[in-house]
Amino acid sequence: MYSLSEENYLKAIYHLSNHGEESVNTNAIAEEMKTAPASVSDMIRKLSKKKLVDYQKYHGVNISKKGKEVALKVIRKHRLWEVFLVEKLNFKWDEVHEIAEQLEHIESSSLIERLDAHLGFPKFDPHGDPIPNAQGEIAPIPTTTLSMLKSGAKCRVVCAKDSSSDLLLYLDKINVSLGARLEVTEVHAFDASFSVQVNGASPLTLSSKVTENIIVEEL
Amino acid sequence: MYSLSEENYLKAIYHLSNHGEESVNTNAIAEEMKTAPASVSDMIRKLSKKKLVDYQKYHGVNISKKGKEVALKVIRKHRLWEVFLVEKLNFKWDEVHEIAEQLEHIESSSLIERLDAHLGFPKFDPHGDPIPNAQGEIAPIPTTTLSMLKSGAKCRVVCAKDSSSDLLLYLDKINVSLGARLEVTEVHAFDASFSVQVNGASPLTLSSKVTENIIVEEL
DNA sequence: TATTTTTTTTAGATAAATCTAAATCATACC
DNA sequence: GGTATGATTTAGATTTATCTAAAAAAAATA
Repeated sequence: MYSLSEENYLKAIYHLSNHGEESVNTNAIAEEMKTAPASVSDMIRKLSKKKLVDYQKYHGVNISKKGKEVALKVIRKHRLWEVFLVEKLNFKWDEVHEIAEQLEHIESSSLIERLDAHLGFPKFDPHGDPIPNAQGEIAPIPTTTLSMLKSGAKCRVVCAKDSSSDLLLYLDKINVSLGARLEVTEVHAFDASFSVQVNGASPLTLSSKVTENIIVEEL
Repeated sequence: MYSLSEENYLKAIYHLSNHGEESVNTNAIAEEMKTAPASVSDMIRKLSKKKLVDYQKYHGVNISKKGKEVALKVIRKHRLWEVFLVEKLNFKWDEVHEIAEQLEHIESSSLIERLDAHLGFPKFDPHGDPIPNAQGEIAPIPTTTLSMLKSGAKCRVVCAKDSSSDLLLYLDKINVSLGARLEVTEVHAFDASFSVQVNGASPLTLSSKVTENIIVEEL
């Protein structure tokens, strides 16, 4: 239906526009896509002709309803494949992105719906990002950070704020995986650091920089 | 490494050349690829420059060792993905070809080796065709047909001769699946038809046309 | 063997996606 | 409000994979 390039541009525009809320400029797209701005102009004219974006020369692009649907379908496929790679093929979360970039362009709706079922209809990918459903509806990303919780609170780790790989790497190192259940055992007033316990293991201390960047779901 | 088009041409040439044994002419490739003969000439010149085929103008192409390796890698991926689609996602064997045509071009050796392991290192795809190993070695296709067996013999159904979909459809209809264990209960001399029993179920009668086109492995 | 037919290749175009360099537009600053 | 700066677009090429039509070579036939 749409070319690989068109899908990638729409995905980039969707992300850069903050889920379609804001308009995006040419240079930002060029940087994201690692292409020349001239190439972006060409492609945008093409996407505009196909009603996938709203566009007026020299005034940035807005992704259209139709364009958003295409982008969300691609994102759905990307994230479901990432779950597959991690859950079924035992890849680590930091090894799957490039492969998913290829798999996200495979066209077959029955494939993706069966894959979804095979994986048990997951709601989040291995990086904690929400997976759009078949209708392209995406769960609102929770906004509670660990730092907002009080001593004694229990929660589940959802994802890193701003999908920061650095934080995920650090969490890996200290054996806190996405989905892990935490209990806040103590909040230290003088530096806002937290003592937490993971599934009853020995307690960990987390700095405020860490707790402010972990998105959690309170339980 | 190689473009989608290059991989598809190599696959076509490999198949048409009877696994690289014979040389192939332009028109045959054009028909297989559903392109104009002129396009084939262009591509062959390109493949020749890359040493993937041996080629002399007006005298057909022979796939090279290097070309055969590329083709077998693609075929390995195609067949492993077919196994995945049937075994894990519950597709039927006649629904998977088009999807596998896309998946076979995903580039990641770790992906395909992990997929292989996940599937339990299958030796045959859902159509009964052998799966090349990671080194590109392919098991010789058995040549024993059901018609060669004697009354009382036991065997396992491997595939259809000439990968004829019609026969597979017929086998589906009468509930004989690939891998099924058969026992020849009687051979009728006057028309060479066979009475066979599948896993102890009620006996079936198969015409000589059928028995001559089912490849089996005698047990 | 000469001619006809078929196969294959070349020549010249086209479409998609990209590039560089040049031109144009918007805006930010004085 | 004019000009400099930066962003954006256009113009003109390039690469890949395709096409049609015409030319050339090989094969088949008379």
